[in-house]
Amino acid sequence: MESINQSEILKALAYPTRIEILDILRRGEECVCRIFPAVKGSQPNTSKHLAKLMKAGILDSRQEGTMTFYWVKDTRVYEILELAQQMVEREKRERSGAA
Amino acid sequence: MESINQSEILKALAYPTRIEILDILRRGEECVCRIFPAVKGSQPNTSKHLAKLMKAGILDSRQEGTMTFYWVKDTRVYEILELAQQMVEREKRERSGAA
DNA sequence: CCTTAACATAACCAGATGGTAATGAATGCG
DNA sequence: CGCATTCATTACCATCTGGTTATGTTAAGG
Repeated sequence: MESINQSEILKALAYPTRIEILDILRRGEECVCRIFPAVKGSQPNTSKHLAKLMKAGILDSRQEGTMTFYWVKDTRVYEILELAQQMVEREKRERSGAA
Repeated sequence: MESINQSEILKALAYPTRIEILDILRRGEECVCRIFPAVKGSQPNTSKHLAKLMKAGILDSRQEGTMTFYWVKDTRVYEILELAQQMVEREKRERSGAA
């Protein structure tokens, strides 16, 4: 019954592999058997990352036979990632330009 | 010269005390001597959080006498926090409602 | 049934993170 | 100058995090 807060969600997003996972899930649901090769990680490690994204309420999942399919429950995560990317690019411009 | 990336920015945001700091800075710059009592933290600890936000390119600072003033360099952080908050509220509704 | 496939979980470890207490450095003031 | 103020930094410690390897667990197939 422990509910989620702002920082839990951001913590879940704040890791390169998990951002990669979310990029893979942009087009829709995917099974673990296709996710972990795509992120070049081990199966157990990828499962742990998926579990973290689940606990943060970012993903949902369903079973189909022996496979588990995951998908993004709230597409606002992509807006967050987009804003973070814009901030990175702003930083880049700032470093090369003035200041 | 190490440039910042998406996950570094999100990591910097993903902690309650630092979110509090950003809330305090919504109205504009503030000195450390006013920030650390406001977040009910120690001075050294608050300085470390401020340093982390600086390294992520989220804050900027200036000296004035013995005081250091910090402010938010890129207001997109507030959009990110707002989206995260919306996700929290969505989760809450989902838990009390269906599912 | 027994095996295989797909996935989750546990056990373990190295490194990162956040806290405190102590110290250093810069500025302002009597 | 001597001292206080403001802040950053260091040293140290407990906890969290992410990785691997090993081990369940569940469903399908022969």
